[in-house]
Amino acid sequence: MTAGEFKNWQAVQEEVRRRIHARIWAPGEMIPNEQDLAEEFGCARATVNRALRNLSEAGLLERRRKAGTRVALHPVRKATLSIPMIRKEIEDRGQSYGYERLFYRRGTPPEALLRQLKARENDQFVRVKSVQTADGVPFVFEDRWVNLSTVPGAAEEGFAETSANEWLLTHAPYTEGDIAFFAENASEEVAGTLGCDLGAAIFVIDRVTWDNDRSITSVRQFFPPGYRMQTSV
Amino acid sequence: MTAGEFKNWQAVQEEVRRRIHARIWAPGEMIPNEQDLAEEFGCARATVNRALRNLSEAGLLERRRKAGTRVALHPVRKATLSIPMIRKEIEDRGQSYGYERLFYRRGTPPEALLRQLKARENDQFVRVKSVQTADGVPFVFEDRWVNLSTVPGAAEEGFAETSANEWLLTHAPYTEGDIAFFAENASEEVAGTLGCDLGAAIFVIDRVTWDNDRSITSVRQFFPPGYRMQTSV
DNA sequence: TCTGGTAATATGTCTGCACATATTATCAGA
DNA sequence: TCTGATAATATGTGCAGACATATTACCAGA
Repeated sequence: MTAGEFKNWQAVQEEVRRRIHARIWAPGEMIPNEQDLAEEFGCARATVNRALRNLSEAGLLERRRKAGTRVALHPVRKATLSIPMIRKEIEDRGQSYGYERLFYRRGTPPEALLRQLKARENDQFVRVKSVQTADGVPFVFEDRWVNLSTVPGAAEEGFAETSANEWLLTHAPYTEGDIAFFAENASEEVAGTLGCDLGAAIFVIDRVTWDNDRSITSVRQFFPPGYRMQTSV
Repeated sequence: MTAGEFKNWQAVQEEVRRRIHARIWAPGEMIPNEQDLAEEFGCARATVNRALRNLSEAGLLERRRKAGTRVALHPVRKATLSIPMIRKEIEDRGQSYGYERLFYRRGTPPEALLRQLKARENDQFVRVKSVQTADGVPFVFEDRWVNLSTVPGAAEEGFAETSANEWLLTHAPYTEGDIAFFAENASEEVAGTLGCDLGAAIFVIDRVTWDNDRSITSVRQFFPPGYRMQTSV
């Protein structure tokens, strides 16, 4: 079982994974160094490095220079969830997509939001509320503030026909973003727009994006009862 | 601006990122091949490869053999959210951690869950309900099924003193997992355990893990109103 | 015009080597 | 015994070259 030849990094990775899983290398334990592993596997050290680096990124190993590589004690599994473009998500399901702008007005966000956005003195904002539908059924209601000072083109766009998310994605690339998920009882506005009962449990996503230190947009999205956000690790 | 020397892959990555951001390479557009970029940047092709591969993993680029590399049209940003060990999360905040087992009994999960778990004929299960607290305040209520056939040690463990999540993490490594987030109105049991109003919007996480094709556990975690799960991209 | 084989090409990855860098262990000197 | 300089060491990364592999473009033959 030691004689096996592991010529590519995927094979090495699988073998290491197998050993961790089979408790040959237990959690918290050091594993041999790259040089030794390379010799055992009959490949170059760079190949072992590639495999171990990948496993380290996946959270299965912990590596430190000089200290060596050890099996993660608490494998912090990272679930990657993609923030989809709603239209694409709906159309991929073979449903018809609809968009309606419900509200559009310039104004100033509340104090707390301004602070969260790290907004500047003369930043101009516009508030857009909209609903996107799948086969005519409300899929998401969103309440958004767009920073016109960062994205001047947004003023002419108006988001009457196209969702702000879609327009911004291709016109205002962001460098950083914060996301939060939580649950909230449906307000009258939310219940009315989504067509659900007042007080129903609503899945909410808050998202703020920046272009370096300039805020682009802040959006709160409300999903109808029953909506599940899924992913796998 | 072309003369700059980019000697390491991070520098190359930043430069590519800058060009994408500055629309020098627009979304959907092809970028030069690795060889040309290597020459322009004055480094080896492997270095450019490392940078582009990383950006591709981050979702900013799309690469295909022979076809080349293009700027992603819909940058599917991937937020990585770590599934924390509750105790660690609470203790990191400097709060005192508490655990209480509320229910423990062998039994058979409902039909739907059995199917989701891909359970086998003679699989034995135990159901564990528990609450974990921070400074005495309920932090999460969980309702869990553990497959004793996959994790025999769980029968002796009993989870009377230690949370199942913590014990399983170090005793039953999993290879795959499904996760779902959603909102639900608090049932009587949930409201009673978490000390919130009946019908309050509760943030819920469903998680199922497998060791290859053998299911390990299925858990539903209920968080008190106001709980926010945060991440950034 | 259609079809299948072939050449061209860009990315994917391995090798062997070298040096960089972070971190630990060690040891001399106060 | 404590402290700071130094050596040792494991990972991090760069380079040049080579071959592998997927995919596209192209062209000959039916």
